Amino acid sequence: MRDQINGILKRNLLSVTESRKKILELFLQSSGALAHADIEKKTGEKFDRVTVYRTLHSFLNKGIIHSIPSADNAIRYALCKECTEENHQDDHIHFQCKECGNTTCLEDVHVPSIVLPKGFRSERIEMVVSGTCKDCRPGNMHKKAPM
Amino acid sequence: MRDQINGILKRNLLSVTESRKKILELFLQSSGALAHADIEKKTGEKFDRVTVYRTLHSFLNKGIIHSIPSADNAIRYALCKECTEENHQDDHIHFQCKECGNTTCLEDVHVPSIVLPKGFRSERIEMVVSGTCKDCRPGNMHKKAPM
DNA sequence: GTAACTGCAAAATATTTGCATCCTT
DNA sequence: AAGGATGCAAATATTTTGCAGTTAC
Repeated sequence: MRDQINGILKRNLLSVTESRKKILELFLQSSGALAHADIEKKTGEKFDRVTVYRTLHSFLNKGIIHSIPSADNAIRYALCKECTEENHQDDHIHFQCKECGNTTCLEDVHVPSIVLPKGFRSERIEMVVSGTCKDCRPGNMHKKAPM
Repeated sequence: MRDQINGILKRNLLSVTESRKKILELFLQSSGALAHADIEKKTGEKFDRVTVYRTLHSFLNKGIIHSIPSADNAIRYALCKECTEENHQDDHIHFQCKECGNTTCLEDVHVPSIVLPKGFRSERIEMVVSGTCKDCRPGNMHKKAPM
């Protein structure tokens, strides 16, 4: 894990600092996407709020994480598996559970191709499905709190 | 138009006030979705900022408009064609143009059905495509500014 | 007339910027 | 040593809340 974190940072020409290591670790450990507020909580407010903003921005610029749009004014971020600075390849679906609040990347479900009206050119597609996730399905005994 | 606006408000048990009429008129005239800031600009700041927030909230509650998620922290709203208070039927794709900034509902392009992993139950799907719209396509001479 | 809506003030929250200091390389 | 990153203070922006006055019905 330590090596993986250092690797990601160095590969992206970011200096290896406490806040970056810790926040990147959070993303690696987390099963789902994280909003700014989540990160503040999970670091125990160890870092200045501004540092968290700046860290997220630089991760976003480098393509280490991607943002997941939402209609609730709480943008969430998740690790990019195959993104680079030039090319965001987030061709997967995001799932937002209304029960536990978790947002996860469904890496295996690919965004279907669609036919746009004449004249439109598509560059990027975001698909966010909301509903109930497998851990919150009624009758599921493995229910667990959001991480 | 006047009749249509009154009709929508009365049907939804909202009293017919200046701000509601004006903001609803904006949506009816607008080719695309509107963010809070757009509405303030287009009304010439005629109404208090708080009134705009409250008007948007009540329209949203009544199902008169729906929100369009985005990754840029600027939630946009668009008229619902077939939504009711209980059932938001926004089964269409939203298109966000990177050139003119307009966000439009592609009413004719329906969200394709997808197969989720076992255990997931889908309630609502949001699909936002970004790229270049037909009016901003290179070589298109009918280019026009965002409304 | 009454309930609902608006505008103003202010609080609460979220985000950005400048700068001096500290840390990584 | 030099450049970049951090923390603090403060500016700016966004959203919510309370309340008194106004408007719709």
